[in-house]
Amino acid sequence: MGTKNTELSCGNCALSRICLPANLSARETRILAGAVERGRELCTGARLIRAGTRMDALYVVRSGSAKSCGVLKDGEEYVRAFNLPGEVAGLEGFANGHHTSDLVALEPLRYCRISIGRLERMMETLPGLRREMLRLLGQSLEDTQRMRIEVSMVDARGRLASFLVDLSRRLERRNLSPTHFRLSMSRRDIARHLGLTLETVSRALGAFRRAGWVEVKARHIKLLRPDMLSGISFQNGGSRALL
Amino acid sequence: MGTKNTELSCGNCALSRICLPANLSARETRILAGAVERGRELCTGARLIRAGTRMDALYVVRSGSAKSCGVLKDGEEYVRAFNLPGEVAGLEGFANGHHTSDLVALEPLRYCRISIGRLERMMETLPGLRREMLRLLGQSLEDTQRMRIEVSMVDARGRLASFLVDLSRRLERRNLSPTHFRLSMSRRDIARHLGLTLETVSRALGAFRRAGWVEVKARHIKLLRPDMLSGISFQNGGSRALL
DNA sequence: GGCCTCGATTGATCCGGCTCAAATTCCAGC
DNA sequence: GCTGGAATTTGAGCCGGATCAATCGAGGCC
Repeated sequence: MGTKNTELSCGNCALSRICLPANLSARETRILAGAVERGRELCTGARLIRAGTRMDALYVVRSGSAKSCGVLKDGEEYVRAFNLPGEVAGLEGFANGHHTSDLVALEPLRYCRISIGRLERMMETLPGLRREMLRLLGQSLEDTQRMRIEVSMVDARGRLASFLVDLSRRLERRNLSPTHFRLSMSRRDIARHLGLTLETVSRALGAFRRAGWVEVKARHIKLLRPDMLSGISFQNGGSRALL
Repeated sequence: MGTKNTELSCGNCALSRICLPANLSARETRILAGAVERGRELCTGARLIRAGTRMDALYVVRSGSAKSCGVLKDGEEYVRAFNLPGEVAGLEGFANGHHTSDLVALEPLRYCRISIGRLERMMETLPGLRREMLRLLGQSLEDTQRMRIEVSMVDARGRLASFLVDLSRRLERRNLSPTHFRLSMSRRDIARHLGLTLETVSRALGAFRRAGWVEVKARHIKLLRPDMLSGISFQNGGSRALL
């Protein structure tokens, strides 16, 4: 075997356990992989998706991270989600075939692209892919609904704790340290995502630091007491958590 | 033609322009109709879906209305959505095959039921149905994401205005009066849905009344200045609206 | 290394919506 | 129509997070 086939394909991609092919058979993964185009590396701040444009493809983060965001009429920015490697972005475009948010690289970003046309054609013959697309959309819907409840019922610290715990878990699934990581997004982005101001995020983080639950050095975070954070978070232990 | 075929089927249902078959061909609608079971009438407070149970069907409201809701660990209730005739409930169950919220009748309710197994089998051969399911999930996701932004960026009045304007539009699509209607949900339900307290909802409604924008008599609402409500709402005119 | 700019922290004050409490209205059942 | 209980409205006071403002720190560039 020469050097020819060391190219990344879904089958031998390190993310395959996390990414779209996670629940597909080897055969379906192979077929899907044939429709996946790998994009060149984008630099920080680049826009991979632009709100208002036709949704002609699904994008998956391959390395780096991104935020799905936009701007209100009055100029205020909002952040719908952060995307880590293996996460699919832009699903809400299925609503009417147009994107409603930008997708912006938070650090140098590599990505995969799957044309919607080819995806729909593959769904005709691949039942596993059909099921996976429904699962993916259902999961996004569930996550967003849960988040909506959280924003309206949980206080600033609880929301920041949830955010850190959720991020920690997602990093862990990617074989990165769940307790020692670097935030690729600014305090401002975190605030916009959680429905807070950056000052409040900073203060909450300060409170966690003073409590000895985290170590904070700029964007470098060390979780010293993830159990305590879980305890006040929504997704997990806290008294306001979903049953 | 005897009385035999006056039975409701999707093809001759008054809701067909709004409901799942809205974008299906006549042929696909006919096939889908064959898989639709019509449930008997449920009375107010009945639970059509129970959180934690297996998702074995999709439910569509045929008449009446429902709320999708649940209870947090500490006993607080939350309300994810209200469902009007023609609206599909329980889509988030696609995430892992289990429901995560209850669906409770707000008034006497009739509904249709479509088994997930049959739906998946039909999706194999009906491309329009495949596309429609993706559209439906995408739309739910978009709506929920928008709502999440709204809860975190818009004040109480703005949120209540959005709620009224949205309800008004949904009623209008059903050929009901967009300006004169009865709320099937309590102030408490509205509050839980908008992330407010019932007192705040009541006060905001009072403010609209004093401003001459609405007439309120218990649950009967008359919108006198829907334009003004739109003006401060999120979905539409307000300065904080999405572009 | 040193400067410069942007991001983050910290402080002081203010306000919208929550909480607790009471009065009022609505509606179901006689 | 009357009545009891629940839903709604209204009021008073408080508090968490927003706002405004100043300082501090970090990373990029020369």
